[in-house]
Amino acid sequence: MKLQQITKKKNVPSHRSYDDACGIAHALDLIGERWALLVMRELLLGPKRFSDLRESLPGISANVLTQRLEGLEQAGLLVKRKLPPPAASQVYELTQWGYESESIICDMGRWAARSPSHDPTLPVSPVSIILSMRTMFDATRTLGIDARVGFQFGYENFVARVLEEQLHISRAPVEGADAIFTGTARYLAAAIYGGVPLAALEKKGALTVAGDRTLAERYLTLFVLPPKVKPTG
Amino acid sequence: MKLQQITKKKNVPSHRSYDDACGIAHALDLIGERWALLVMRELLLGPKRFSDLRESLPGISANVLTQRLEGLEQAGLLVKRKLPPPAASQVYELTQWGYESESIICDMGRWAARSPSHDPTLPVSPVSIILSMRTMFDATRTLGIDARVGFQFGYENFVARVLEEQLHISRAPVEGADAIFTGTARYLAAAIYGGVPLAALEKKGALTVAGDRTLAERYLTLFVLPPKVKPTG
DNA sequence: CGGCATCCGGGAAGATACTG
DNA sequence: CAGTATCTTCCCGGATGCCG
Repeated sequence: MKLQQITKKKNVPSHRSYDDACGIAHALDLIGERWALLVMRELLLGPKRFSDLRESLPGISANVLTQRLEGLEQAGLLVKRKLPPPAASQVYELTQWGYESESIICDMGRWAARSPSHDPTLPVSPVSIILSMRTMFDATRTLGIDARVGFQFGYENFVARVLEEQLHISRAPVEGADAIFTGTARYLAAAIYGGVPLAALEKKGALTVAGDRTLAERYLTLFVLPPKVKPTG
Repeated sequence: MKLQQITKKKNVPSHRSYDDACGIAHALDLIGERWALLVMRELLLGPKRFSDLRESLPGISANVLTQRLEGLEQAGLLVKRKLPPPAASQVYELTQWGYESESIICDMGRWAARSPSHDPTLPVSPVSIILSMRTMFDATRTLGIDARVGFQFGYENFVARVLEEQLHISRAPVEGADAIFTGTARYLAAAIYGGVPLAALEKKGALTVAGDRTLAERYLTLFVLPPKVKPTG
């Protein structure tokens, strides 16, 4: 049997809609499909390439990632951009409106972290742990700190600025930071939220600290998870 | 209680997980499946029965609703409760933690309402329009109002209390309210957000107003949608 | 190598019918 | 009213391959 000659060249995802005027339902039409919100998460701290996204989202397959990027672009949440030569590679970048979803997405994370079934020992992406710092930061613990702390997760580098009871953290080269963590996001999470002593992680070679070690230890205490809910609600 | 023997008879949801320690990913493990968040939405203003939920969520099928209710109960977000006799019917009610998702869910709705592809003329459930009032309420427009406004959507009744630049709205009998709207949520939405004149809706028999008509007209102006994003982000 | 399209198996969602 | 059983459809996930 001959294929339908309709071949739109682009597959029409049919976008199963809720057909509901409620803004919440529309939000799900935009970002409710599997993986969509995690793609957004990975872009919240700046543009990424296709393969960077794949690496940060273990379990997503290439075709699904393609579909999500198409959907999010069509929704107006991100744009496909070509970097100027050299390195004329393609990146995906959130629009202004896309970036404005950050507070909602992070609030969701904070809310879900109270779940009894939440397992903080699973792997995390670099972006996840950095966003968690913005989310779980406790300003009351910063008394007197004025410092820059760097993070090196492979090619993904970030710098946190702690000053006047505020935290600003974003992508930046770590050179010149007062303390620098190097390793994987997962082990840094173990140090911050898992209560694993820094010395133990260093001994394992999982995480290394350069610069002001006392500052590094202190920095780890600035973040606290919200209290768990009782299993019986 | 040999739980293990149930393995073949009961459906195993398998709960396709993201296996990611990030709170955002865990949130999606909890409420990321299709329809789950809309079930939560429908329960945000109080318990509902199975068939009430079906009626409020046109398009959901009975088996999917059953699965979502099971999943949300297992997650600790709602409990299945039997009303005391008489009317010993079964209802689903959010837990404390479940109710605490309201602000996040509503923020999502406000964020998504800015979408260029949002169509406010689609049908809405009574709960949706009431939640939208909480979300889109503009306190600066209430000068001098001290009133109770009732809403009758079939068997779902609500009362809004406007006082001192605040809005409190919840399920309650409409008796004694200064103005009472009766009709469908969809037409009330057309009056509030669609700019359709109240008189036109009354003429069609889509919406009726009892009591203080001037107050009713004024009330409709208290809610404003956020500005749309430009299609090119 | 990055960015897709295509084919396929398994499983979730959708629709309908049926039961206590 | 409150679901269960069954069948179909379609999405997701994995593999392969094309093409610049």
